[in-house]
Amino acid sequence: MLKTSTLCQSDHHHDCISQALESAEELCAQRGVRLTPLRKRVLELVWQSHKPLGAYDILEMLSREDGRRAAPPTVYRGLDFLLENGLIHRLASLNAYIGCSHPEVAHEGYFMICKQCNNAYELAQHTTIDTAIHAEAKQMGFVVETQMVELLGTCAACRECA
Amino acid sequence: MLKTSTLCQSDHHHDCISQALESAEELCAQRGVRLTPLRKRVLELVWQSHKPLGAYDILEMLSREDGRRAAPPTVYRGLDFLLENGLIHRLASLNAYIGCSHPEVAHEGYFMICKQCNNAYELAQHTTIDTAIHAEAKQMGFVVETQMVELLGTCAACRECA
DNA sequence: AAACAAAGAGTTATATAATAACGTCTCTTT
DNA sequence: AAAGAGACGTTATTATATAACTCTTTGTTT
Repeated sequence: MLKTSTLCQSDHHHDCISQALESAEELCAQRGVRLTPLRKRVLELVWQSHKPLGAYDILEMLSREDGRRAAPPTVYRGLDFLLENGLIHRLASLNAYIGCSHPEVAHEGYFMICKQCNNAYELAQHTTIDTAIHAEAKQMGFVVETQMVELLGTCAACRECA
Repeated sequence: MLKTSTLCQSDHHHDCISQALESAEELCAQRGVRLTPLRKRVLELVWQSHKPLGAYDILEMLSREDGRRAAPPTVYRGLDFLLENGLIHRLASLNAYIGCSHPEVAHEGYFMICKQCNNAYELAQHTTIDTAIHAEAKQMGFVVETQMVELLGTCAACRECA
């Protein structure tokens, strides 16, 4: 099947979404937790953009789909479930949520967030950053439970366009 | 002068506060910006605890001092000024603010935040973390402008007490 | 199948964090 | 004195998140 360059990205997105939903189904089944229609829909909405989405953005999309006005707890419950199961990450610097690229393994999300295009790139784990953080923590006698590493700047693509 | 162990910490705090205020005065003078009474008071309040403070906590303290009710912009203007001049840091994971230990040099704040005692420890700069982050970023062609590194866990002191 | 318990989700209200917009006062510069 | 800038007071509003209560669905026990 031929793809034009303009279609390429939406196809890429489409693949991302369906893959993400599929593995979410699998993971939830394995863990014995329920990926209900609402939770699945929230996950799908989050994945429809590679850009971090605010809870109220998701709320609006849900409301439009349904015709009626959804209330905040509806979305936050969905997000909480997805966060607990590692299917999405929360970006504290943006108060926004983004799909997790490898939810199979529990991990902290390290992100590079482009100020221009708003895309958030999740770094792979077991990087030198992780090692460095734990070395520093050990030196201070600090036991790390949760990490927040968010780098704001300009991505390669946006720098080329400039 | 003798110090009991219970007094020790408040004396330590007192030193921190006066040192911080003094160097803030100097820095502002050097830079030709005004450390007005309000700004100085906000900085003092932030320094009175080694724990991160929320904007509305500061607002309450200000209100009590003055007798009358202060409004949010009052505090946020103070905080914005102090942030711009590197005199405090903002902790995105807590929506809270904390005094900067070395405001002479512009830098990103790396923090370890203890869940038990709520203290936030700022790491020194030019650490391996910084190097690791820039190496990763370079590899991705990403230019980092702002960093947020906040580690939640348990500090050495709290682990000993447990 | 009936009864029960627990999870999920709707709904209303509220808490928490931050900003917008406008007015006033004071100081400096002209 | 008039004009402009900076700092701050004040009112209102926006943005983000949670509490508390209800009802329904689902799954389990009897």
